[in-house]
Amino acid sequence: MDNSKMGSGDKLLLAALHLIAEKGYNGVTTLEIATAAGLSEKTLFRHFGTKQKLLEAAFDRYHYAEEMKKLFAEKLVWDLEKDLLLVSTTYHEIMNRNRKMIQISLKEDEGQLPGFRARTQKHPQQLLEILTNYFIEMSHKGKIVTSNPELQAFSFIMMHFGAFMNDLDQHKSYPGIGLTPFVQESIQLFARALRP
Amino acid sequence: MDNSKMGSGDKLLLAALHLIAEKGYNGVTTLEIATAAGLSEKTLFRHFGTKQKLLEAAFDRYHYAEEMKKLFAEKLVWDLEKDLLLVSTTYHEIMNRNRKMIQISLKEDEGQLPGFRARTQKHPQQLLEILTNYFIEMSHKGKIVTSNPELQAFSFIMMHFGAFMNDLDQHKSYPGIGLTPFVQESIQLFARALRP
DNA sequence: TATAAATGTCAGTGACTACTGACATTTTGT
DNA sequence: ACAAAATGTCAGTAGTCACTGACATTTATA
Repeated sequence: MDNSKMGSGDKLLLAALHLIAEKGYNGVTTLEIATAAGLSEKTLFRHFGTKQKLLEAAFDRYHYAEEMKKLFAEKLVWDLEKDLLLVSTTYHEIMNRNRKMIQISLKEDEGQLPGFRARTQKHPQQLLEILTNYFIEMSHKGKIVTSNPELQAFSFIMMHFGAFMNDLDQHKSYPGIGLTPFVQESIQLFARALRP
Repeated sequence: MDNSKMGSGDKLLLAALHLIAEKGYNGVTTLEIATAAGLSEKTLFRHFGTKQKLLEAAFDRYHYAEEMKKLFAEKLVWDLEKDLLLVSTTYHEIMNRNRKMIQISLKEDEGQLPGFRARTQKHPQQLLEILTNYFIEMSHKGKIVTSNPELQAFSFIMMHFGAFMNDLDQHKSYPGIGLTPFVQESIQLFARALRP
């Protein structure tokens, strides 16, 4: 979080990201963003031309787009509890890295951010495929019983998506429940539900 | 949805609700709202004075604040699958009734809507209590095994919260997965995980 | 039909805001 | 130390938007 040695462009992008995630695109002025970045408004426009292009640049710069598939192909060990832990933690890691992006795409409607939503939805979709196939494979190996692997994978993801959304921003509906014990519980639940 | 015989005030409130939920408070103009309601901008201001007060009035008018507790006290039959179905469907019903409200409180930051968020969070908190106590009671009756009832209740709710959020608006990350089969699956999962 | 209440029209005001140009100042690389 | 690049200052423009006042028109009601 040391801004001092960052380039002006990056300072502006970060400030824009934070402020827009917090107050929405229309809720922040270019002056606010520039001031938060410790720069003049003029510099903002010299770098990015328009407010729109600033947002787009921030998105391009700070959206983590690594492929999840490779990440799992090598790490799965075909032990249900270990693998579900890997999936959960990886999921929350990626979602947290993209936290600001997700906040923004939640607040703004599609018109203003072309292709924005498509990109924030890439990971969840990948994850569903991976987890579904994992359940099928585990079923073949006789390590779990599964009637509808896709729905079960979906349920698992929705659980963590819900928990992530609940954590997002300040508006926590359920204070006092930490993420780590929840992850543990979710895994135990599925382990028990799927045991042969 | 027949606007023709509604009073002007209600027409404006509904239009405001829809538009603000869609485009955010700062993304809609008072002229847009009035036009959508089939009325003049002047009428809007004559009724509500300011744009802020319009939003507040819309919130007061269309936020469903029934108590969940009574709703369940009478209906629970102490059969896990039946009761979980009741809980799920009731949850989705209430969330869907408050859909627009939830969309708005997601888009706007707390500063603009005092006490807004507190009210949208009332239901979820009530539900957690109810479900936790239900699990404890069911455990006493020997009908389920439960190690950590609050975390399990939380997990169940997060699952449905996630599914609801995923359904919200247009930005469905997982098309092709219906809500009803998901509800069924979620119940079966918990039934299997909690069976003695 | 007479009267009052609700709504419309229209022109306008003041505040805000994205964005620009001209010019001065600072920072950086060599 | 020098030139070039980056940044700041400041005044200003054009557009938008919440909100108002004066007056006309419609609608409801008795």
